[in-house]
Amino acid sequence: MAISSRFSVGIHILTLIAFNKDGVSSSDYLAASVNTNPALIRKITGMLKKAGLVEVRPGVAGTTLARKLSDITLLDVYQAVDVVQDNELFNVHPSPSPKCEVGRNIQETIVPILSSAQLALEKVLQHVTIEDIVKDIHMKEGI
Amino acid sequence: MAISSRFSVGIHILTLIAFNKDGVSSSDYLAASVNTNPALIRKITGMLKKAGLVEVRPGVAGTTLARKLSDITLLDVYQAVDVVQDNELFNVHPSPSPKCEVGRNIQETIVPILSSAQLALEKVLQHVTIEDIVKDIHMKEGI
DNA sequence: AAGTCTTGTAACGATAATGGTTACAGCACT
DNA sequence: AGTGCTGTAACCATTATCGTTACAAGACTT
Repeated sequence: MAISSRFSVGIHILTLIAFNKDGVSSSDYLAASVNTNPALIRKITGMLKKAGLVEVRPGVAGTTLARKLSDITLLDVYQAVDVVQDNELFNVHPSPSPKCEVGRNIQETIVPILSSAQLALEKVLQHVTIEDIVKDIHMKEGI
Repeated sequence: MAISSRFSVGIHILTLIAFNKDGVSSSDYLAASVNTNPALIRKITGMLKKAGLVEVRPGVAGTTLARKLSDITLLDVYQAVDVVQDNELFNVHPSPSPKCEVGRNIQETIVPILSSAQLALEKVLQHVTIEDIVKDIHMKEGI
């Protein structure tokens, strides 16, 4: 199955907060741009907060960035929104037969390969920051 | 969510067929090593067949490899078992607001980044063949 | 030709995650 | 006190997975 859109929503939220740095980024405001429900936005900002990417406080309107734009990578967001639990992107079929040469070795053999594939993906995400996203949109808008 | 275990089962099946090249790899036989149901194995061998990786025929016991071990990459298996539909690993939140600078550009901005991350993952899978898996298990078994 | 074994598939259920929604408690500010 | 916001719990519809049963259809043996 595909990786949850929470990830893309998280990126959207952070980018929008950066654009709206002179305004108040309430969950209503963010939800309007993402085109979803404010409660869903609050769930995700809650995750971003737990990961130390943003600051939000109960009762106080608006979410703000907790770090510089250039210090938030897409990998940070990816991990913050729990898009892959236990950090295991690949689901390996459990308990193969120990009586079989292949069965008793297959997991140990493929897990490192799958991990390195996952790592390759994460490395790409690690090298893109929210600042890059913001700059790209600036360019597209001709700002 | 995690990537379906169909992928790891597919690898297991192909590896086991290679090991069992003097025997008959029926769905019962394969299911015993994978530790699952024969019907599930037949579903997956059906997918592998459609992708041209194996040969199976109704009524005839056993699945055989359609290519050399060194000509089957993990990417072939990954794509064969439809683990990611539409080839879109990342699910991007649909229909952001076109009224917002961020909303109307975010998709166009992040989709290429997510694609390149996906591509990095696939590249790793492309460089490992079933032959590599077989050799590794031979080594582990001291053969 | 009958019988047996196998594959191919349809159908169903249990489980889990997602995305959306409602509702409301609790906090902060006016 | 009143208003507005966040944090969260609860619930639902939808979807995919994995497992399982059941059976039709093909292939081979005797």
